Amino acid sequence: MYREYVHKIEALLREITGEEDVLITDGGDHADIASTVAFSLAKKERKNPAAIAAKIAEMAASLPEAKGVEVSAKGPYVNFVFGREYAAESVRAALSPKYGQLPARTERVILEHTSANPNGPLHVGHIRNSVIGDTLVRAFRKAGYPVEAQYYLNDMGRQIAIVAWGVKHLHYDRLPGEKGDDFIVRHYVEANKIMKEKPEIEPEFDAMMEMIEAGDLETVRLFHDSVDLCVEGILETLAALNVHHDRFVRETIFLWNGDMQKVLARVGMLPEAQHDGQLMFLDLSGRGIDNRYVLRRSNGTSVYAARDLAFHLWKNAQCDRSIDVLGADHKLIGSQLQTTLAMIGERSPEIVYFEFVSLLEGAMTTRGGVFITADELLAETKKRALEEITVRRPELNMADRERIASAVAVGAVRYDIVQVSAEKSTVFDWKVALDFERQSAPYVQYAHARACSILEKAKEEGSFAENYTFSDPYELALAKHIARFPYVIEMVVVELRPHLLATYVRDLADLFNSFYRFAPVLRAEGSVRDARLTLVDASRNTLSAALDVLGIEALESM
RNA sequence: GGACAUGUAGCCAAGCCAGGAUAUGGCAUCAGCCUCCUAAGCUGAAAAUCCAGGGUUCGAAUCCCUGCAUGUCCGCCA
Repeated sequence: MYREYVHKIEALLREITGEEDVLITDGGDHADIASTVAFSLAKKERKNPAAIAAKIAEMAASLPEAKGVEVSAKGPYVNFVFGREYAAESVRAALSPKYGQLPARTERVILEHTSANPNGPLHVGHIRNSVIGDTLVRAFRKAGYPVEAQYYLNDMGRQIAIVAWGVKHLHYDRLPGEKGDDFIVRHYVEANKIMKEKPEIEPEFDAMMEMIEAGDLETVRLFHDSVDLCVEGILETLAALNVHHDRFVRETIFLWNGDMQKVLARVGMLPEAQHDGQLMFLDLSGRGIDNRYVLRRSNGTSVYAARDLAFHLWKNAQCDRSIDVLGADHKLIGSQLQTTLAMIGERSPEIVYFEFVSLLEGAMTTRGGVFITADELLAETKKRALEEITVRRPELNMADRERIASAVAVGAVRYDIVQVSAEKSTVFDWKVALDFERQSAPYVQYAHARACSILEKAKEEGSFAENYTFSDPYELALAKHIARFPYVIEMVVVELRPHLLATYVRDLADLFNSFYRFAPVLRAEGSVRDARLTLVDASRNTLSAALDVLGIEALESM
C-alpha cells in the first residue's frame, strides 16, 4: 500500500502547487511522509514557507483524494500521516502467501555471479559475490522478472594452466573425504611456489595454453578434469549456502564455436583497433581509458577479454537485461568491456561491483594459500549455532538441533555479507561472524519463530476471526512497516542494492519485537486479540517472504 | 604517478545518488526487566568537530572543489 499512497499524495500535491517536483521526504517521527515543497515555493513567491505549508495542508485536507490521510503543517513542512484504513488494507494484503510478489514482467534477465576461477575453494571474499548475486536473482524473481542465474566458468586461462600443470606433475593423493576444490587448490598453491622458485619452467605453461587453444585432446582432458573436480567442490559450497545457478557456461565454448573469432573480426575493424602482426588491441584513450585493451596476443592466442566479449554477445541474444556481479578489481576490464560493446553497437551489461573482503592480517590470496574458505566459515558458524541451541533447547533431539543450527549458520553468514552495502570494503572478523544477537539473521529468524509460536498456541485454543482494527501505536508502527515490503523489493531491483532488504527486514524484526513486548496477543481479549493475531500472522508472512528473498530459512522454531 | 571506491561515537554499519525537522541502529561499557505469548528478547544511561579545509544554498553527513588517510586497479593474467 505504501507505493500507492505515496503516488496518491504526489499527484495531489502537484495539483495544488503546480510544481513538478513536490519534494517528498521521509516524515521521521513526525509523519509517514512529508513534503518540503513549501521551501521552494517560498523562494519563488517571496513568502514565508510556514504560511505556504499551512495553506497547502488546508487545501490538501479538503480534497477527496486525501481520504484516510491526516494532513497537517508543522512549520514549513507539510506532513502526511496515513490512517488506520491504510494499516488495515496493508495487513490484509500482507496475509497473501505471495505477498511482495510484483506483477509479471516480460524482460528476461540474465544475472551472472560468482564465476570464480576453478583453482580452489570459494573463500569469504568470493561468497560476497555469491550472496549479492543470489539475493539479486531472488529479488528479481520476486519483482516478477524471468531470471537465469549463470556462472561463467574459466576452463582454459593461465590460472587453470597452472592447476593443470600441478595435477600433471605433482601426483598428490586425495585425502579421505577431501573435497575436489580443496584437493585442487593444493596443486595450485604448490605449482605457484615452484614457478616462483624456478621461473625457467614458465614456458611450460605457455605451451599448455597454446595446446588447449589448438584443441589438443589430451590437454583439453587434463584441463577439464581439473576444472570439473574443483567445480564439484564449489557446487557443494554454493548449495550449502543456498545459492543456485541455472547454468554454467564454459569459456572454451566461445573459442571453439567461432563466436570469439567473429567478434574479434568486428572489433578489429574499429578505428580504435591497432594491429601489429597477430597482436591486436584497442586504444580506448579517446573514451577515457588509457590502458591497451589487448584482445589477441602476438603469438596469435586469445585472451580472456576476447572470449568475454563473445560471452556477452551470446548473453545479449537471449535476454533483455544482462547483469554481472563483479569484484572491484574488475572495474577496469568491466569498463573496457562495456565501452567496446557500445562501440560495436551492442548492449553493454549492467555491472554491480563490490569492494574487497580482507583479513585482519591483510588481503586474501588463493595463489598464496592465504584465505578463509566459505566451508570453514560455515562449519565454525554451525558449530557455534549448535552450542547455542543446545543450551537454549536441550529438550530437542539432535536431528532437530542440527537442522536449526544449519539454517542459523547459513542465515548468519548470508546476512552478515548482504547487510553491508557493496561499495564498502570490509575486514572479515570471526567475532562479528559468530555474533547472533541483533542486526543478524538469527535475530530476524527468532522474531519469525516467536510469531509462529504465538500462532501455534492460538490455534490450540481454537480459531480466531481476522480483524483489521488497529489502534495501539505498536500495532500501527508494525503494520505500516509491513506495508513497505513490496516497495523495498522494487527498490532492490531498481537500484541493484540488495542490502536495502537486509535493513528492511531488520527494522521489521525490531518493530515486531517491540510489539511483542508491549502488546500482549494471547492475553488480549475479543477483537483486540483477533486484530493482534491477524497482525502476527501478517508479520510472520512478511518476515518469511523477506527472508526467502535473502535466501535465509524462516525457522518456525529455534 | 593516474583511475575508481570508502572515511559517520572506543569498534562496526544505515542515511548520501533524488539537500530539509533533535544524525539512525548494533557491538563493547554502565543500570534495569524472565511467577507474564521462546531473554538469539526488551527498557534506560553514557558515547559523534558526520576525515580536514573551502564553496553552492534560506538550509549540507548528503551537491561541487582541494587536500589527507585507507582499499582496489593500472599484465600480450583472469
